[in-house]
Amino acid sequence: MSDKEISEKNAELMKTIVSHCKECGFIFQSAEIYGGLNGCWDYGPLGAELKRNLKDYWWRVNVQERDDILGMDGSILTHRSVLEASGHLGGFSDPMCDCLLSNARLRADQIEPQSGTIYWYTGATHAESDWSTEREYGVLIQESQDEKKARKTARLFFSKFLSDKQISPKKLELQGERTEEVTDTIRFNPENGSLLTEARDFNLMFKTQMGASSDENDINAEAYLRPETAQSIFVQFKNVVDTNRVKLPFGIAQIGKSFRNEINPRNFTFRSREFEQMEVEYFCRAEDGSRLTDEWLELRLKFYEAIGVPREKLHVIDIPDGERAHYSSKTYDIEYEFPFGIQELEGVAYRTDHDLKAHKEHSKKPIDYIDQENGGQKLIPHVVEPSAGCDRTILAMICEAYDEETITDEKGKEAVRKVMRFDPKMAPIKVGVFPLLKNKPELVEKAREVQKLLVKHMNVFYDETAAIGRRYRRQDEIGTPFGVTIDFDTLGDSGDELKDTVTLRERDSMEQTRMPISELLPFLLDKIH
RNA sequence: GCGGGUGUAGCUCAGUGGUAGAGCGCGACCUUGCCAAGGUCGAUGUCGUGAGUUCGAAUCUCAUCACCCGCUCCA
Repeated sequence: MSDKEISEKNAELMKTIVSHCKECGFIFQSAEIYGGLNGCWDYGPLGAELKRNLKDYWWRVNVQERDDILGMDGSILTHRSVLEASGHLGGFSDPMCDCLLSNARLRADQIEPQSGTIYWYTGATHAESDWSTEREYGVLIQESQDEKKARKTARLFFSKFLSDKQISPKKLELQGERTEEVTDTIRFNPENGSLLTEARDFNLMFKTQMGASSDENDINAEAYLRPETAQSIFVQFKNVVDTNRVKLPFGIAQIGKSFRNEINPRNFTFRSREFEQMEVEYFCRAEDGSRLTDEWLELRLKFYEAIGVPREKLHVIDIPDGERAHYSSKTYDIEYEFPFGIQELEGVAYRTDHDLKAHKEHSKKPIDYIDQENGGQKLIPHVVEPSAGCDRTILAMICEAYDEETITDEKGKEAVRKVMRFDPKMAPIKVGVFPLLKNKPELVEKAREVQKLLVKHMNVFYDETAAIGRRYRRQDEIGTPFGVTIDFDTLGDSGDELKDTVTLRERDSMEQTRMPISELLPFLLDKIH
């Protein structure tokens, strides 16, 4: 297959997965009945279970099963000063401008100052079709360049507004030409001399006003939706240390939402302006930072394996000097092979002491760690940050789980079986319980008993409609790993040997085994943990 | 942000100016003794939204929203 065919096939696969997610109730578009909200998605009943399972497992592995990591849950609304200290306010909201001709977006502060002659125009006309447009436009011509270039560029610009695209830009009459000498201007694109739009600040963060009667211009009423969860942890670092008798190295973990306004939503839930992060800030001594970063990378790779994202679909990128965030001296990206490309799931970044230092300086509060092991010396710990995208991981799990299998029955008829091969730990529903027939009250009653036995320990789905085969397939489509069928043997119709046993059907192999009801719970609990 | 494409039932789609359709799915009943069985009946649509042209618009025009693809951006 050519690259193009593979990419088309993957695009088809992605469409199918998106449809399947909607059809089964994993993921819906936000505000769909009002036409949808750009890049926002809601988790439906099954998606909510899946996400909960992922977050619970992450929390269990990274917080509850470790005695060196504590959890917290910070507020989403964030104090202005926190973001000043972290550098999110100010430093990163670079003014940008767009080239009026090519639409290229440039950082205003990175434009090389130029000198030369500006050719200004007030509009253009096309006599034959009685078309005209009026707008101010200019082209910068440097000394070595021909003034013809100014007219050519201007015609090209005005031709963008032609309704009849057949008309050649050369046929346009330029209006109101005048010239102006300038030195060191940054209002023109160095690439093509075209006028740029005014420099505009780009809103990297969602901003809101605190207080019902807030004044829009009152800086103290400003609050921001956090652009990353990490800052909540750094800001509360001292409180956690003071109240928990912790010793280096130790971590603080958090799962929560973050918001980034500048994100251009793409690829289903992969890139959204609102997203959930699962991250640990693991504090340590400076000399251990680099080693711990490597150790965390390995731990995280094991985690993905445990939730059903295989190692061979993951790629680790060691981000080179110059491409890392300014605060980091070592960063690994963990990427997954999505149908739409290899894309990042998680970053494991060694953030040094950058963040705590910044908050210490900005808040002027002593947030140092007191090192009792070294005679009460004060120090600012370094930090290693494994930061995973929760929604991205969900999407990876869904893409990985989705499978279509061609099955040939006894009559030689082919059918496609859709299966979500979730790891049983992650599956939204763990087991389906079915009476073989619904019009036999004894079967229904026994099946309800089995349901009751299991329901306090796991998510059980009871279904008595349609033929048994169809019920199995319905569960396959949503990734339920096990099915339990209550039949006449369960009731003792074939003698005591089979009494109180059920058929246990496994999703991936479709194999069926006979199991006593009394063994069902321990068997399933073992599989789903 | 730019360019291209798409939008009709829960899903996949047909319908290109004249009564809103199919397959699958869904519900009820009958039948059914372990892998999408059969029968009968049934429900489901602001044709993405708004405006315009027209005697008449799902269909043509414009705007807008959303999604997909390619660029751009992603501290």
